Amino acid sequence: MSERFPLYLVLAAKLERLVVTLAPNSLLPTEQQMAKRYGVSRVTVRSALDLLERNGLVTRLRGRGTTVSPRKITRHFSPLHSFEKDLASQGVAFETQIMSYDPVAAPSDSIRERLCLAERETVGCLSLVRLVEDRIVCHDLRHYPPKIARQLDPTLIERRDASDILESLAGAPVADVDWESEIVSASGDVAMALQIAPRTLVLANTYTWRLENGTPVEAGTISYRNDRCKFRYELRFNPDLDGGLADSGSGPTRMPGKRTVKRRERS
Amino acid sequence: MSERFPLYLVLAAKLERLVVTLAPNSLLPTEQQMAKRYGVSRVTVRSALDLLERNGLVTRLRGRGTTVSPRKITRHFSPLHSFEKDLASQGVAFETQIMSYDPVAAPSDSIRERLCLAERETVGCLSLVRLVEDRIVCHDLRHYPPKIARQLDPTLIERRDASDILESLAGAPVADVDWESEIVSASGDVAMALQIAPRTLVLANTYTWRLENGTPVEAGTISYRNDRCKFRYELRFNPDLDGGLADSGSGPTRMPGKRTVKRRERS
DNA sequence: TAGTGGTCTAGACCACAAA
DNA sequence: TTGTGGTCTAGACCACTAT
Repeated sequence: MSERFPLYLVLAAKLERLVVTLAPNSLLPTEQQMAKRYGVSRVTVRSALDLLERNGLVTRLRGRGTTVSPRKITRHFSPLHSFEKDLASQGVAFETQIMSYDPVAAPSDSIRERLCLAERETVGCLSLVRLVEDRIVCHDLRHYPPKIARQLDPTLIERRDASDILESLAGAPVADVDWESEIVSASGDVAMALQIAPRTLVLANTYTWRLENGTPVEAGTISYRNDRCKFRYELRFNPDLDGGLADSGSGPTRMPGKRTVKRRERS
Repeated sequence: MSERFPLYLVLAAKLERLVVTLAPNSLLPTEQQMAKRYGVSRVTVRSALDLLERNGLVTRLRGRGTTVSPRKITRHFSPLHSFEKDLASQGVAFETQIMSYDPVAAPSDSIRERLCLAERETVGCLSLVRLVEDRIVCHDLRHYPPKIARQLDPTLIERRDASDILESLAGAPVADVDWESEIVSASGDVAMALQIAPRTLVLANTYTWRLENGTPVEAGTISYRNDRCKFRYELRFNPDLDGGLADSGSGPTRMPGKRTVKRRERS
């Protein structure tokens, strides 16, 4: 039965059973030792560990070894909270590290549009990472319109809630948030900030904050490591309000009546 | 500059530039040919193609070769629509294939609780996949309380919107949806249904549908392939309503003042 | 300096799709 | 039957961590 499975999957299952019994940050045997112990090549061991690493079960570091990862943190996106308030409400300690701040950066077209800026205007560009138990979990790339950018002291953000600082600078409460979430391939910059390989999939949240009068005061993207974070979107809704699920209309797009099972795409 | 990058990443970038210029379903050179053409081993070619495959750019099939993938479909989760209505509104054709239906299955504890069932009651258990352009994009595992399970004709679901069928069986409109989204490792069953390797990360939506009087009429989990689907959650909200972003309180959890950059976790 | 994981190689066998 | 991608091996060199 289990003979039909590739070695690296069988090994991954064995290693997972081992890993879940160990304390976080425990050091696992070296890849060489595993290869010898399980009677497979080191490449096969690595294939198995790759899977566990992508799933956030183990952390590998060249020169040190492979360790059992701490549990993933959970990021609750609804009701919508800032990162700071979400983790604080769970009692999870975190740290913020500013990577760079450029008060007069040239904005991308997307940022310029979202901040409603003129052709030549610059933005404040803040790059930071959040760490839980000394492990990077997400990267923020935040952009501010010129008026706010000039006043901003980026080091404050390492110690205070970013939205609070923004509100004191803007002199009015943040009244509205546009917000959009997508799983994408990490760009080179984001991958470097998150210390993951380029093209790793991350969860990217793109947002714009506005004051009550509609003035945008911040726009940015927050990228989360899938191997260190879980995500929750909880919605409870009444379909009568927007006609979401109820009423059928003419039904879904009809398909030609192919009822036979298609060719398999994969073994 | 680019000499510092591993070969497989450089190659992945080259292949991506090639792939994006080709029509969907174009056949790429074989791994052997690429290895020869780019002067690397086949293992290195495979490392690069693994990345592109996980990102949904190429599809590989043993015996056939490597082809350029069609574009990802986009699943809009807010405002909340059924799969059928979401894709129909985008003009994207899809097909539904029932994999199995057991009208008297034993429910898991989670399902029994969500459907408010007694200890010994059974459920209707429906397993299906959705295909776009003959490619599986998601898998539904749906559970119905006994009264509805007895009446349900699963083959209808291949041709009609599932929520419409449910409403006609229940005799009342679906009035409320509990809904939760999470990125998880695919279990063996789900991986097999989606034709992906076990432990591949998928987006799993867990939901419960209820009538106006609170009676649950369906509970289940829908798992989406990350390499074939993009996802959108769009929210626009007023923080005054739930105190989400506004008002600071006592601030976030304070961290001990470590200001130095931590040891790198990865090169 | 010793030992780790990260990368890369050449070669092999297999299951599967297509002709 | 041919050729594909999927898996696996043994061996090598390198960059990095820890000592």
